[in-house]
Amino acid sequence: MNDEASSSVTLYDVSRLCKVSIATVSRVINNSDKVKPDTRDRVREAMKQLGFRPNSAARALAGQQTRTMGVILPDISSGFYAHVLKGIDRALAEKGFHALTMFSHDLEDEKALTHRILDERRVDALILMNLELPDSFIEEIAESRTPLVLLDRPSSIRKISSVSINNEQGIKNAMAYLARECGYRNVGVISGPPGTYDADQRLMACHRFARRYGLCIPPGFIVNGSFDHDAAYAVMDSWIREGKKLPDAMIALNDVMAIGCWNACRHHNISVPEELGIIGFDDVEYARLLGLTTVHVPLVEMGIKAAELAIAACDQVSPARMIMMDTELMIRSTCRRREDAPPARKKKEKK
Amino acid sequence: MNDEASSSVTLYDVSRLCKVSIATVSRVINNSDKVKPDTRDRVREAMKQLGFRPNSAARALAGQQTRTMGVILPDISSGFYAHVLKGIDRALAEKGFHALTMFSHDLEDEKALTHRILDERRVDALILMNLELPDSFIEEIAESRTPLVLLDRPSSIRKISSVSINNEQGIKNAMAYLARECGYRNVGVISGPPGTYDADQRLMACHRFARRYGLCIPPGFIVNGSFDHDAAYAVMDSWIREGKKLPDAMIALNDVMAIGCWNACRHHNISVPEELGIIGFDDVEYARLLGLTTVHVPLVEMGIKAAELAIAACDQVSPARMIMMDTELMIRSTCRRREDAPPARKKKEKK
DNA sequence: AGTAGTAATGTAAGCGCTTACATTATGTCT
DNA sequence: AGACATAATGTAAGCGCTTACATTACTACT
Repeated sequence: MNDEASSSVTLYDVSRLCKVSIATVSRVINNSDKVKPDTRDRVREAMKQLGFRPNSAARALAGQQTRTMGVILPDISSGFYAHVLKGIDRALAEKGFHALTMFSHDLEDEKALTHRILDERRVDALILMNLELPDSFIEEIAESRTPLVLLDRPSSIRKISSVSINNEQGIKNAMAYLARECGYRNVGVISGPPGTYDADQRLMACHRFARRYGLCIPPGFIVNGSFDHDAAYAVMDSWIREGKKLPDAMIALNDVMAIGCWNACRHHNISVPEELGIIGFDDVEYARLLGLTTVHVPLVEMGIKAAELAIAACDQVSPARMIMMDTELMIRSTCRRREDAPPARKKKEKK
Repeated sequence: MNDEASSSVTLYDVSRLCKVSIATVSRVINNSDKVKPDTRDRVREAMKQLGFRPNSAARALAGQQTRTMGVILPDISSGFYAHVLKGIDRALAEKGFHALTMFSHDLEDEKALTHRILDERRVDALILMNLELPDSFIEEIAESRTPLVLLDRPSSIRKISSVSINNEQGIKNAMAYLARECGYRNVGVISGPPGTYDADQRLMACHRFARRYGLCIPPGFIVNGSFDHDAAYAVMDSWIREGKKLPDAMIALNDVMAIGCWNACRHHNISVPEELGIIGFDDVEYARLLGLTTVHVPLVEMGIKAAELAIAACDQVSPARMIMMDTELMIRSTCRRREDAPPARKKKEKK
């Protein structure tokens, strides 16, 4: 295998070795068209012998496709995106595609990046994951010939596919669990920054399903965090200091804030889940380690779906699709049935 | 700006618009050579007007460089790699490069990926981060014309640059802290899988500096974890169950295992740091949230360095370099000065 | 055997750039 | 003003592929 060191072996070399035209070799590379099985094998053999690999730039130039997908993520270097990226990469690799990964610092940066990538024809499709991208921008680049897939941000634009989290379903399950299985009567909510897609959706769902399941959200116990640990800690801490009567449980709209709550409780010797139940959202890596009850978001699977949509979109023919991923409630140790609770309805206690 | 929608504007279009040859336009793109400032500006203007962006495939084909770096990471989709990747991307973006990111499932997969990327001439250089890559393989691909940068795995091969963690220094500081500031007398060690570069290095350093600082590692209290939470938990759990007399502190050779230890303690109501000190290594995202005392590894900076080395390596002339990154001790709340300890030497207690 | 019809292969024209080399414009010196 | 060096620009040959179209090799008929 691989006689020639690693200098460029070209189509032409292969064609000479087995005395066919470069067109034929090209055909067997793209294992398309009809090449006589006999010649095909001969060519394959020669390619192997010479260690031939098609030059990707030449293919891109001549064939108008790069077999590369652009992936633009916001600059939050967390495990969250790593998981999505892993899913994307896995699905791409399976189809012989690659991921050109970029992290954006801010919105302007992201826009510039996007335009550049698009104009330079570096990619066959683009996967964008940024909740804050304004519609106007999305519409603008939707004009481009390059197909787009939006992650965690459904779009109303027809041409654009998207993969997002079924926040409603996630909150619904969480609320149902808190009410029915744990017998909680009232829950506090720590939300994310208003205006963020996920935060707004989850918060709305909280209201809706709290009502549906007969949970009360006491006024004053619904606050906006900023999706980060310290803000949530501060809120919880101040409530405790002020001696407010806490609700039965807190639902934090992401795990980091849930842990912020929890840490504040720990600091004040409020025991979880005995005195206060805590439930998060996302199921980040360490949620399992800590035993945080939370709503699992299938990040890897979202990545896979996004990549599949992106690949499909390259055909131009397949219509855009909007996919919504269901979440899964991860019952761990930060919520527990209250002794004074009325008997659970329907489902039995799990685990 | 940007008259033509987004269909391909080529060099030729620009050249026609301002009545120069394509060579001249090419020259201003590469802002090299001497172009009369006057024409340069005219061409720039025309490019802007037409919304011209050079086609990356064509440039790669004609110019033999892709301005893309390959980045291959093992499949551990953790925040760890996300941070490194962020650093890489940041440094690349600054120089107008891109990252082609790939996750490998296993060793064979990684080898195949590497070869493919190299042969297809998709990248100008390759950044590899995988502790388990055998030397033979590294040597093999070192033959390739594509420069290589190894992350977290120093190489003895001359042509190859590397960026790695100064494990020695990290452990040294940790040990010094445990001995001098905390006054611990004996510490247990939970190591990683033997044979892994980082695990071996850190373990050796533990022995060396325990001795140097007069710490005792009691026999039986040095075990191999597998760098994961559950194994560390199990070890700690069994020690406690068996009623063994625990050392003053445990040093876990990464944070996940430190948390495993900690969780086992929590489960058995052993208070940290009062009854047992715990120190980790890595400073993963949640170490700060939890208050774990640990050794900070500058992941983003490692990524930046790696990217810089990779870019430098493209010049062919600049020699390979080996960089070692110093760590920083993050004193948080899982270690504390023992009451019965002898007075601290040298440094005063921090914070 | 001759001929149409199809399967297999070959020919050659790009894809949009870079760049060595050729050519022309500009300035400098006697 | 003419000769020459130098700066600025133009010309054209690729880079290694894909692919429409042309050509040739088969097969199966009458």
